[in-house]
Amino acid sequence: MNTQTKAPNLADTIFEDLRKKILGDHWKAGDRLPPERDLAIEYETNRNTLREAIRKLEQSRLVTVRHGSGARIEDFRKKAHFDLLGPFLEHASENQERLQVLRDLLVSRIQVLEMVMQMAARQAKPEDIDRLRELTEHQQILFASGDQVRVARGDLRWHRALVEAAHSLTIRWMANTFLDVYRGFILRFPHFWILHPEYPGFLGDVIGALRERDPARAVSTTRNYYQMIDARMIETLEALLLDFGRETK
Amino acid sequence: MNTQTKAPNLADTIFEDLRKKILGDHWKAGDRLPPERDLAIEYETNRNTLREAIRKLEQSRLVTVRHGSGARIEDFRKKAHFDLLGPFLEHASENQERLQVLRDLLVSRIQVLEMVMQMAARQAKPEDIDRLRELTEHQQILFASGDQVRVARGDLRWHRALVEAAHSLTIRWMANTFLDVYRGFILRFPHFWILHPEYPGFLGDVIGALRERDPARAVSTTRNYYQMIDARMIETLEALLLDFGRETK
DNA sequence: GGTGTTAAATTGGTTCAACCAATGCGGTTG
DNA sequence: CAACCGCATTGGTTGAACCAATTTAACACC
Repeated sequence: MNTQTKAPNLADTIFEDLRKKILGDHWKAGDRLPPERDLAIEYETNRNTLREAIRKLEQSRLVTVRHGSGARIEDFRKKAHFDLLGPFLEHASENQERLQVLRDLLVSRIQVLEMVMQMAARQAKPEDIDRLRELTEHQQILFASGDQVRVARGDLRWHRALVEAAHSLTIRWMANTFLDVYRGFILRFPHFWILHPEYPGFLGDVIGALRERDPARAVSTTRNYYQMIDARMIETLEALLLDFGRETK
Repeated sequence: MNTQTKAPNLADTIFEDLRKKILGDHWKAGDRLPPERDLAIEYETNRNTLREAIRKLEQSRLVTVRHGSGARIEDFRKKAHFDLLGPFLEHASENQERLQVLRDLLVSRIQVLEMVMQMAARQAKPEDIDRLRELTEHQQILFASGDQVRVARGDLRWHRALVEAAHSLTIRWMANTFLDVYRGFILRFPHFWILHPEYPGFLGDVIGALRERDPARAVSTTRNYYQMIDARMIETLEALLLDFGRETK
């Protein structure tokens, strides 16, 4: 297994640090970023390297650069795109807001999952079903062993396979954003993943619905299961985040 | 009206040109991008400026850069995120694929719209409703005048207001991607916008459902209207794109 | 002939220094 | 007070040099 984690270069490091500051409300929307020359000194580098970082910020719609005037912080709460979700959840300064975003995210996740399920039920080829069944059996065995971390990682693979089965570029691109957030979450907090007793049965039901090309059943099964999971997830997160907030204040 | 279209700099221009080539399958996934030094010569500029463009490509997940080895084209059909939708629709080399993506996109649009509607019905404040009613009246008047272009632009504003009314950061970020594509489309082909006789009535019904905080009705009204619109849209696009494809081959 | 080693070439990463060009500020002038 | 002008600030572009990771090719060895 070759997990090639690319060594980050200076520009990337600076980009991530600036992004962290912006998402953490270190600056207000409309504030000016310090001049390139000053930032270069602050990060102990040169203007060219620093500018590469700024270009990335610009591409993420976190700043708007104007010749002669400078770079201004954008109101990412209004202007940003979905890709910022992961970084925002990581760097948000207020747990209250983080929790609200997580609530919304879980609702959206169900919607997107339903979309994927529906498409997969219509488009999946036999080999997609086989692949999913193989992963499902693997998950069921892992589940029985109780190894939460490995089940969580397997669940990620299962979802990737499901997205593939939908055979839709649009859906894959939409799902990629979710899967990235999901992946970051699982790699960071694998023990958060909820080992619900109905998980193995749920996977089996879904596979059944997909094999019979029954979109309605695939969708309703998914909705029911995830509404249950999400309720519990929110409960856990609420306790954790609000406690954490209280401690640090 | 201050529409400040920022003068694009060299790095942006190069970025867009390279992105166009990648999305247009000028290179295959896995191919190597020419070396920075060569590209700099090709674009008649220097390495530093060119590297800014490459950073943006990297941020869009279109290439992966490795020290000593070079930049490789990623398989954007698998790896990209939703934001690439607009650029891809613009630069895709195959109309068949473009049409398929548009079909999927319209399905997704309905799903996301339903999500927004549901949230707006639950979260909208009186001033949001007022704003929407004001825009609705404006649209109904414009519609009566038959000015397709202005109705299309107004529809964009209406949707923005709707997204605001949902008061959800997650939803806004998700919608922003769609609105960007929608905006690009409307600004480019305003005459494509479908002046359906039921449009004014639809807007009125939605406002009614929102005022009564009736998510179910808001959602079903939306679904019905857009399924109708989308069917016609696909019909038009099919004729246009396939004809166009035939002509150019 | 195949194989492991090593040196050279290739290619991205970083730095420096200078100058161009748009913007903004403040003072001057009418 | 308003319009104008010039200077200071700030991003945009350029060219050259050197560092560092990777790849390639040559070579020695078995």
